Amino acid sequence: MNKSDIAAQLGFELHTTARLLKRNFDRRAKTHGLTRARWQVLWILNRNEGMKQAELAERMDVAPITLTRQIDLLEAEGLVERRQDPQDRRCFRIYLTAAAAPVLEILQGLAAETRSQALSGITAEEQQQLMNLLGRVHQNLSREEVVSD
Amino acid sequence: MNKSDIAAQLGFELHTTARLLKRNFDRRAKTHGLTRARWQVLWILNRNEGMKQAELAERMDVAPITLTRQIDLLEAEGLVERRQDPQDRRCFRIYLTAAAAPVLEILQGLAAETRSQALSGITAEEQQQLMNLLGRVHQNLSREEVVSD
DNA sequence: CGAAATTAGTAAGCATGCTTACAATAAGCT
DNA sequence: AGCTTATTGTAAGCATGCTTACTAATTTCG
Repeated sequence: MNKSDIAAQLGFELHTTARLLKRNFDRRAKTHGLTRARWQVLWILNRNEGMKQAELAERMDVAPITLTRQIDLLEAEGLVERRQDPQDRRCFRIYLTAAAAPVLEILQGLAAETRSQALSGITAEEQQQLMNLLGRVHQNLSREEVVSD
Repeated sequence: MNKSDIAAQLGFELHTTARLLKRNFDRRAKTHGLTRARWQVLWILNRNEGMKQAELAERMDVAPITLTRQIDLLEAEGLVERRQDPQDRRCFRIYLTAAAAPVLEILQGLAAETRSQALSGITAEEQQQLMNLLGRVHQNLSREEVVSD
């Protein structure tokens, strides 16, 4: 396998692994009516309450509309609430409700299970390495424009 | 940030990075009417013509129905064809058509662009490391059953 | 001040993954 | 042979991401 084949494989490997991780977690969380994507929203809000939707979307590197729907669903489930920003009537600030706390507890437990399966045999140092490498790829791809070269 | 937070971050980072890679490639490929997922099918077939759908799905670690739809689309675009297996009337074997070759050319070019952006500043050795770590996580998650501990 | 540009959130429609359920065929067992 | 089980492909319906286009509110600037 030549050098550019390895790199191409890398792309597919990244995808497959991400998908399997999501699937694993979602299977566990299904009975609780939650999914990985919604969990991420709760997780971020948990340490940054009162973020604007736009900020949250930026933080997650998702399109605003993608987040809109997650918030809709989480709000319908009574886990978060939108509050009008008094300074800027265009935007909402998102807060966790009291009902979110126990759910966060449960999700953290499920996440720990998935994690322990996924990272079995991978040392803390290697995890750091992986995090570092993914972070650099993420950075490289975060530039909005498509760079043709 | 404690140890389990790092691991949780790792999960999100994996997802975000995979998503950004897909988005980057898809933006480039859009004008050609193809996407990363379909490209993967062509890529695998290119070196394993005549696979059964079930084998292909297994290889990609996707649900059979997911692949069915990709094959439907690729067949509609005239890039692959289903041929009845003479030994087993239940299954098809998938072959690339002549039209697929130039498309593969183009896609490989686009993939090279995405790759060079994504892997900028990452050495060949680090790429190997990343591949290795992802492969191990992938392995850990490939077991079908949800392991609760 | 008032027109133009920007920003926040949403809607519609497509792509790709999943789960669950089903029909047709093959294989295995008594 | 005949019944049971497994395998192959498909269908329906949901979840999450994207792009493009829109409305409402704010900011910028002549």
